[in-house]
Amino acid sequence: MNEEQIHPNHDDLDEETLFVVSQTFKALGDPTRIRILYLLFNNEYSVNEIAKTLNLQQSTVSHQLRFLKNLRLVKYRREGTTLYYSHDDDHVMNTLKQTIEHASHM
Amino acid sequence: MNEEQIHPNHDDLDEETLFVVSQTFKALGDPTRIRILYLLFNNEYSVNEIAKTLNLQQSTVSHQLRFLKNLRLVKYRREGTTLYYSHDDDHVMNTLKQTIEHASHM
DNA sequence: TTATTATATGAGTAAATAATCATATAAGCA
DNA sequence: TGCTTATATGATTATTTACTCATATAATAA
Repeated sequence: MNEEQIHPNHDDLDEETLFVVSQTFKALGDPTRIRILYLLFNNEYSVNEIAKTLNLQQSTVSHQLRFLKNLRLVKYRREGTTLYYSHDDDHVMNTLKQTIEHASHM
Repeated sequence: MNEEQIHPNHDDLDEETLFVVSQTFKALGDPTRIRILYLLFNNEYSVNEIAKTLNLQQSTVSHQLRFLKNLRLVKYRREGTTLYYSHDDDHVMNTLKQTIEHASHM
């Protein structure tokens, strides 16, 4: 047990929490990723469906999905050659939803 | 009245909302800004107090406070030559608090 | 097997970002 | 007025980021 755990410093955050929190918000800090996650609110979509719907290149979508996948914000299931992506973090999706609603009526 | 307003596209967000939401999350996506906002949860602090407490340069803190001020996430009051900064957006502070709590017990 | 379709990935690039240094501004006091 | 303290700001730099293009991989069907 280290100092930090015995006498938690309430003025500052521990490094790990800081990293996780900043990574999470970084994921939500990009318009393209927001649009992708927003699309995945209710349904699952293939990479190509996302690209067509949002008018993005397949490559762009794939790169961003990998980013979101690494943070476990999305998951996918395979059907033949098609991968259907869906959201995988309720807390983050709720945070996004609330902030969108808050921003919408301003 | 344009197309968008007559037939809102529920698959995508309007540009303004997208901008506000992404800017908000961008603000929370940097460790230094998170630490500053975390410090301002309960108290107001001067620029120098923030710098000393978080072990940052005065200039760094001042730059980040300007960033947060532009987004109206913080405000300040003057006392002589000293500026006391405090948080100014309850919704964002709540979002930050919830995500920190969520990340802490993981 | 070869062709086709869907997706992933690596390299390259332009733009955005965060920190630092040096300096400017602004308020208060002697 | 000049001096001190607190803060802001502009320029520079190193790093990160998001996209694009070209190509690789993977699954399926003919």
